[in-house]
Amino acid sequence: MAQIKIGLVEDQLLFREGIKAILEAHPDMEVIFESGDGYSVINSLQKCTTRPDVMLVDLSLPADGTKEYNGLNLTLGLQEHFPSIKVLILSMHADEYFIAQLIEEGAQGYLVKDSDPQEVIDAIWKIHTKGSYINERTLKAIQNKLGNKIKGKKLNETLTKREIEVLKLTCQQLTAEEIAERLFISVKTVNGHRNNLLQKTNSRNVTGLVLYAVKHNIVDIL
Amino acid sequence: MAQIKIGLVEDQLLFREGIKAILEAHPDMEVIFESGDGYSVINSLQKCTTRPDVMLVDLSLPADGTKEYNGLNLTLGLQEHFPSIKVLILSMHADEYFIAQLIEEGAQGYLVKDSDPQEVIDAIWKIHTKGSYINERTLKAIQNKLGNKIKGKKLNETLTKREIEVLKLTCQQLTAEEIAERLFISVKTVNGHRNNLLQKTNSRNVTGLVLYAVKHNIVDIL
DNA sequence: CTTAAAACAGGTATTTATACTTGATTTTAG
DNA sequence: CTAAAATCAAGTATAAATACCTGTTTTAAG
Repeated sequence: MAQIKIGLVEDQLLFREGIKAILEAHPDMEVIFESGDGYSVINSLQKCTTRPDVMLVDLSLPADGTKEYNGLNLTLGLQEHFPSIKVLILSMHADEYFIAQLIEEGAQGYLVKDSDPQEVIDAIWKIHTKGSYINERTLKAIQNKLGNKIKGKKLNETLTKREIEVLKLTCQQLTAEEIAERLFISVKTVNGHRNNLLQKTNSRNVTGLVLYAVKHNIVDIL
Repeated sequence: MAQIKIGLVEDQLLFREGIKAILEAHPDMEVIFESGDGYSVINSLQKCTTRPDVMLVDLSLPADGTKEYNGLNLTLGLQEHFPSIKVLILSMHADEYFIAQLIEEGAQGYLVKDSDPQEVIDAIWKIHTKGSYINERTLKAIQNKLGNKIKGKKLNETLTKREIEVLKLTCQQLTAEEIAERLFISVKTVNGHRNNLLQKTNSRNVTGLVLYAVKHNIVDIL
């Protein structure tokens, strides 16, 4: 069989180069595409003559000012423009919410960043030959989500635009009053959104909201 | 000159293996020691016959239940037990506070994880031959800290044990009252500590505290 | 096009966090 | 070993966040 052509989308250069070194040690794998951000990927790929078979995508890609562009968005975009490219998500955490959603949105696999290098090789191989790679963790996450849907528990509801706005501003240490001014709504409304956020994220107070935002890459730390 | 013997302390296996692959591509570098946590390093090294010349240490190492053991602690321990080993810190963020403190505590260099692989190679080489590696970012951090000391602005005061305890419990979404119960002190005292935390971290509210804790690896996300 | 559901906006009462002080105890430096 | 400084503890008054509820607008499905 021919070499597997691999694309890497990962902002941490050192990490990206590291994976590249690991992959290229295998004679049947070749890294033919690299990017440090998500938003330029689709465009760049359209200009390429040869396209990757498998894309390794970091879930927590940095956002540029105007557009959110994390691994989830990129997965959607790739699915739309290049449905033949398989996507393997790499993530910092085993985030059940995102795992299930990513698979739903078209990713073919999910791995945490502290996986064994051999597991990455295996995953790429299986995705390329069998079309997908699901490990126990991923399976569990999907089952959990399905389970909750059936139970109607809605453990991981999706946040609305407004809620995300409020959450982001909250993470900038603004008070409800200040957020109200910025969004031209009443303080009471802001608190309403915050209450919904608390419920949806299963948090007790702003602390939980901030941690949620950090975990889900809704805000950038630093 | 003989090969440079390198030790790696990094919890993310994939990242560790990646760096290893990059380093071992250089004929004059050899990885002779690896660890996924901080607390076992000193012990393991004492049993080794050959010890690394340079140790690459991840700043944000996971804590085991009883003891904190991040890159800072490990640097101190290495400095004490094996003063001849040079320490190069790898960190997620360019954290000015920690950069300065780490250099103070005995680290010979500091790099962010999105550095160019060549910079890591250079840094290791310079640390081994010249004894230290300071890039612009690190220098700036040190200057800032010194500058602030002179100005008396105390931008980055060190937190006390009690304050860190309160901060950690705060990050677990406990209210001041609950923290008071756990620590067997008054709610008023807890709030006192929180106020000191707000000042020392230049935060406006708990949001700032949580973000500070995340940035400084005082709490683990996930 | 209508209708149900979701999202948004706003309100009141209560709980919790923050600002600002003060005194006791423990550390640190000379 | 003492003096100064840092830390810990606690108090009052005020500002902000949270719990719970209601009506309006926007979206999506039939």
